[in-house]
Amino acid sequence: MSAYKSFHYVEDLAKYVGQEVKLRGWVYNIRGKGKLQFILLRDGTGTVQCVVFKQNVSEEAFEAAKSLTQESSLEITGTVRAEERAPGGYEIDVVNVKIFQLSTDYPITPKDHGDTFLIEHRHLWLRSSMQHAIMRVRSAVVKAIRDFFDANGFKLMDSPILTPNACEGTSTLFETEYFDLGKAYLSQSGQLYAEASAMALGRVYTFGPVFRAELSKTRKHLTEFWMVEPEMAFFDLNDDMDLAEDLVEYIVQYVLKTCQKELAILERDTTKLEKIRRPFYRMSYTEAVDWLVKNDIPLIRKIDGKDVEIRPFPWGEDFGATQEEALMEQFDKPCIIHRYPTEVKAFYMKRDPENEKVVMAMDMLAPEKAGEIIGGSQREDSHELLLSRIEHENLPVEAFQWYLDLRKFGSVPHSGFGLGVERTVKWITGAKHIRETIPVPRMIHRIVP
RNA sequence: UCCUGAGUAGCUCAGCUGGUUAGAGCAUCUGACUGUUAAUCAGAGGGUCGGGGGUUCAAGUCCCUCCUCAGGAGCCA
Repeated sequence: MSAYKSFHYVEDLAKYVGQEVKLRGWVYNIRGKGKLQFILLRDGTGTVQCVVFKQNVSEEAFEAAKSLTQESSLEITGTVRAEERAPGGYEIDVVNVKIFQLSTDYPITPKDHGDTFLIEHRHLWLRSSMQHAIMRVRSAVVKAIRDFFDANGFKLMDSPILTPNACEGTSTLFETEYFDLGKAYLSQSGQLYAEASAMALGRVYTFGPVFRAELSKTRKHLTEFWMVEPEMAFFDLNDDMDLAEDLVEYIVQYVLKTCQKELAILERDTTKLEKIRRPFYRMSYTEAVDWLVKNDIPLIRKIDGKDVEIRPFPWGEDFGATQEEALMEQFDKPCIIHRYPTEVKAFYMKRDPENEKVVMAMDMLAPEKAGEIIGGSQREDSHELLLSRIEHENLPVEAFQWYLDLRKFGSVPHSGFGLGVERTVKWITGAKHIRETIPVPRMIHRIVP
């Protein structure tokens, strides 16, 4: 038998009641009681309390158990017993303890720690039960995304991470030298390449890390985050919004189905997640502005470092956190806002044929103050209009030549969107900060660990 | 980048209008305990009060400056 099949995992203990198992893991906590030692062992799949009675083990094994410290690595052999007093329902009656390594002065103790201390020890913080639970939900979210697209006729077509130009001229890019070809940039979106892929395979999605050198310092921003971006030939904006709703509903319901234990550890109110069923809410940007005006929500603008409130909210301004939160307070499900003013949106978005002032864009806002999780649009398919938008934004036309080609050789209506994985995980888990939703976060002012 | 706030033991913090030798809980170490759930009890060790400068008889405390960190804004997923 393979060596890795010769030991057992905590998540499988129910199958071994009354039998002897061998567990390998780390000490999550230890409590000594004279001739009795309680070892809380975690192995990545769960935690279980192991009871060491002095009379049941060798002198050597008991001394080993007494010497254990937090996060020491060990192998425990013992019998599985159903035990009401134990958290998790099972307990191990230990017959032997073998130490891999004794840990000394593990910095993250079972008591309170501050944010800065924990993020500095992110490589160890991942072992804590809440972080462990969030990471398992993240894994489930990613699986749900891939299952959804794979089951619905989509092909994975990953986009390059090193790119020669900005996808949207507005955001700031990380820059690097690219041999003797000048500057290259870390991609802030795979979308433009996904459009090329969609013209080849019909329905595609790209899934990977993207990079934004924005100077954003909030609990919703990372400089490196994961985005899934479906792109579909022959989909209009309505198809795009329908697909976005299907995807989000599927992700949330999948997590509810597979992560009950994790959501319980995170003390997440799952009744709120159970409500996430289609149809979601939708309103146009113009309807949203009407609502803001009716409810006296102003535009807040910084003038000379001071916040100035402008009312009524003027049509044409983009929404900020204040407006989005006010709008979302009335909803217990996500809401899609569509048809934004042309001026505030990216050059590649298609103009609404019925109203030149707006583009066929859509953002999905999640409830419970989670904010924007999806941004998407129907893409401009006219070569002429796209070229004029590129020129209007003062973007280098030659860099977009290949992109313009897509509108020369069989241009079709097409749409897509991007879903931020970490924002989605933050919403579903109720994590306080987005840095807790990715194993090792990259943020402005922090590159370590 | 801008605004606001915070740096005191390994960690979380208290320290009043400046005044003896800077405190507590947890963690660590030593000892006791056969049912602990962030165990308890007894004892011990542990400090450049973020750095530099200044005011004062006297500075953790007041002033200046620099550094670091956090929260928020704009922008975005």
